[in-house]
Amino acid sequence: MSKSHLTLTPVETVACCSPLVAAPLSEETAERIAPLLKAIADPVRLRLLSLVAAHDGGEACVCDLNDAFDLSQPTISHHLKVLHESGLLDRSKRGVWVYYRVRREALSDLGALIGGGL
Amino acid sequence: MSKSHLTLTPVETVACCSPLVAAPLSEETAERIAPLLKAIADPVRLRLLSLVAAHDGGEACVCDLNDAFDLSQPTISHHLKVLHESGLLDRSKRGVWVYYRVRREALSDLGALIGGGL
DNA sequence: CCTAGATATCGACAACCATCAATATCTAGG
DNA sequence: CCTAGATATTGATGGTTGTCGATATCTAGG
Repeated sequence: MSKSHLTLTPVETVACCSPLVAAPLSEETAERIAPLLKAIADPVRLRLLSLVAAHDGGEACVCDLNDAFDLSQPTISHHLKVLHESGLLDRSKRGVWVYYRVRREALSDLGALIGGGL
Repeated sequence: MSKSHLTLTPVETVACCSPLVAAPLSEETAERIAPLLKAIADPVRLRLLSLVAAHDGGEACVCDLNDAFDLSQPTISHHLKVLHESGLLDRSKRGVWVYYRVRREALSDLGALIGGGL
């Protein structure tokens, strides 16, 4: 399933973990989860995530997203790249336009890891 | 209840928000939530949180926590301060020792914000 | 009081990061 | 092909952050 059998991606790690408060996290696990949290620990990327998720059909074109911010196009492109490479956004190109879509399972797994076992 | 009636702390913001994917986040809301996520977006702080939560009685002494890491005492103290000031850890001093306790409600609200509305 | 031990603060430094302007790379239409 | 528009990449810059050593502050016991 996964590319490697020896190392888990951040998203894979999150999917298989018990909640943060249930048992002490190993150093390796913590180091694999942190990048995922870093990815969403930015106001612009938070808004990008919620904009994409709330958009019609669950996906949004970069051109729409650019207009929603008072930031340069390269900056938005950079943030989208971070979210995509962390596994939180899927990317699909159609013609000249690029559409992003939230990987809801990854997000909900991450939420469960943080808030689970309340 | 809260110190100010005009501004919400990050923790208060999280407690009253609909999930990330449900509706577009306002700029102000995003900027209040991001610091909370930054606070947990670090491997050491993630392990601190889970160590404290999993400890007997739900609280842990700094002296125990120091021993769990290969880091200097000031560094651990710094991370604990970040977690405490962000509202994720409660702090209580008893004699010479300082005990930290996870604010579970804050954590579960944060988890719901991220993963809610799956 | 004085000392020893626990925790916090300070100052410095290197690594990282958000942002921009400039530029490159695509793709569809003409 | 050539052009126009959409998105990505690059390089530079200022600001933030994780870490440490040194030091300060507290507190209990002697």
